[in-house]
Amino acid sequence: MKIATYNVNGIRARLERLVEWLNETQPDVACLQEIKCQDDGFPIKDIEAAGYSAVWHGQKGFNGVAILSKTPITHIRNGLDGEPEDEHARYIEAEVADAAGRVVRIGNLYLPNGNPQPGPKFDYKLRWMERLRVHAAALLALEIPVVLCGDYNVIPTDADIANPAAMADDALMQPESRAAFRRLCAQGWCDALRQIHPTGPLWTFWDYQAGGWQRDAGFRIDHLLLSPELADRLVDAGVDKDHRGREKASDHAATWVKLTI
DNA sequence: ATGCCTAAGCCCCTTAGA
Repeated sequence: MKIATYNVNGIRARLERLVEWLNETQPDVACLQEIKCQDDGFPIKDIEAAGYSAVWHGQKGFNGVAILSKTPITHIRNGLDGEPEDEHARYIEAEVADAAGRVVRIGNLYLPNGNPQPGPKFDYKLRWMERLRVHAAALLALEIPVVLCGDYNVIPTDADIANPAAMADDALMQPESRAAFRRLCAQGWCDALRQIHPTGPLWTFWDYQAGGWQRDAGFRIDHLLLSPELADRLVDAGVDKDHRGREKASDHAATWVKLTI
């Protein structure tokens, strides 16, 4: 079973590339972030034509998340608890079944960027991470197979960025952001990409600006965390880097895991 | 110290991204 996470940076602007990626890489489940469309603007017809069912949680102009699945999908929830006035569409959760009929819970998140820091946007990021920590603990307590994946907007260590000095003041690699991510992982989640590729460059994002892609000056912010019930089923993980170099590509690359049935 | 690009809405400039 292959599960992928992909910040598409605008699903309407990216539709042709997205369908092409689905056809070429055939994920069983695809978690999308930054769909940047309202619920009634989600291109469900094109997604279904590509062979997927979907649940989505959108908003006008920015943010927005969706989960695509080759098999029927059950919507569980939108959003995280703890801040009712927060209207950002950044979290969606669903259940799918693997080929053996076993249920897998999928949590798909688009964590706030947090720039500039310090400031209210960074405060919001840290509050959101705390809300995520609380929900993630509840998911672990279920003792079921869970993938908690998405655009975390956290560069976990200096090994996860080509040029740490250039981003030293960025919200993505502040000590508070990293500590919150470590605290989450320490609950018992497995960082699947680093489990399979413990060392070396492993980028999932290359900035459009300053020739980031051409210089391979990227970083790793898209993560797939596995609950213990899934961690021992992890057989492979990777990044679909090739698609990042194509015309009209997102600034992120899709990141995926393969799990045994 | 700043802009570098890109997408989308408020649509030819601004906001947001990372």
